[in-house]
Amino acid sequence: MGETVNISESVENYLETILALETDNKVARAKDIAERLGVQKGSVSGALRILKEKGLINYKPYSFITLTAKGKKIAKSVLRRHLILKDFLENVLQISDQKAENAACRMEHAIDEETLERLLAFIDYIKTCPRAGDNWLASFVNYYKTHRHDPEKCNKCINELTQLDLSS
Amino acid sequence: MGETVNISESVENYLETILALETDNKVARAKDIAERLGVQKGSVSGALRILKEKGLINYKPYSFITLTAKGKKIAKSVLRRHLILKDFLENVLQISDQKAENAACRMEHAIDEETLERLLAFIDYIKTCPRAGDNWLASFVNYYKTHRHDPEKCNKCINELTQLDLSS
DNA sequence: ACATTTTTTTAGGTTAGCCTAACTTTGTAA
DNA sequence: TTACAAAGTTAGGCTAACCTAAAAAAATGT
Repeated sequence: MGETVNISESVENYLETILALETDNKVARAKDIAERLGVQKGSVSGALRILKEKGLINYKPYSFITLTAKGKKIAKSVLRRHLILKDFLENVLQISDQKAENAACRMEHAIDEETLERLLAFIDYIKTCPRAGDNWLASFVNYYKTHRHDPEKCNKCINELTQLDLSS
Repeated sequence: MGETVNISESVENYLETILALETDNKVARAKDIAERLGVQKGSVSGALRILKEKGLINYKPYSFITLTAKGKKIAKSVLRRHLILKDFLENVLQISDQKAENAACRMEHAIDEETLERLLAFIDYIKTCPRAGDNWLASFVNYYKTHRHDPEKCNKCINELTQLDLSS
């Protein structure tokens, strides 16, 4: 079995940040990592030593930083969790962009694989099923904004629906 | 402003556990806390001292433990987050009981107030709107199990729906 | 080429949260 | 009541993650 590396939240954040910097700036520098993570540069040096020990980054002191294959795999997994969560928060729960971003940052470390995949399926389902799409979401938005709901209207609707074969 | 106490994940877990023990056993004992949290009893002693310093529990060495009003308020908030998340995982995403329980344990520390309330509204909406209820969920279950979906059927359905006033 | 600025590292310190092992207190049963 | 078991505390240690300040290396402008 591929030796698991014991990834802390902190390590996940470093890897995610390095991946983002590689993408944005071609190369990751300690200073930029410190800036994005909101930690001191001294802390970054320590963290880089550990990431290197864990085989997650290529790194020699005073040189630039790149992810190893192993590191990139983890970084991408974290990023994927982030993006899926953000998608759900923004496009299903209708949380604002910035708040969804922040919430995704916190939750990405706590969500497990199975939940994530199920969430992804859920989002896809809503997006590809017209019945659960725009119209349906607009109705949800009205619901949480007004805290009111008229089941009568739903019933009128559902009665029509039961005439059809809805198992899709 | 009511002085905020800086609540770590660990502290949240202690409070949540103490509340559960109060509920289950009338009273919380250090041994049971250790057992439920999977830590050593020595660790519990240290944690209890800190919880007391923070004004979250009533506690004298060698005596039983109760939550203060402040502690109970936080414990209940954590429990509420747990229950709402579990409800969503189990009844919307259809994750199994045990896995939903574990996932909720991890995520309850990461979710923010706004997201939680929105999630609650979402669950309520699904539960109280027949159109988004059982039938709809069954269709989602089929979707994630088969990874297939027939938008044609949806379209047939949505065409009927647009004849009605669906804003509910 | 050299001085200055920027970046990075090093060294030493703090805190939270856990551990173990040894000791103390409490409760119970003979 | 005394002696033992169970529960709780204390003391000392460890690690992860952060901090600051100062030293070292690299990059830059003239």
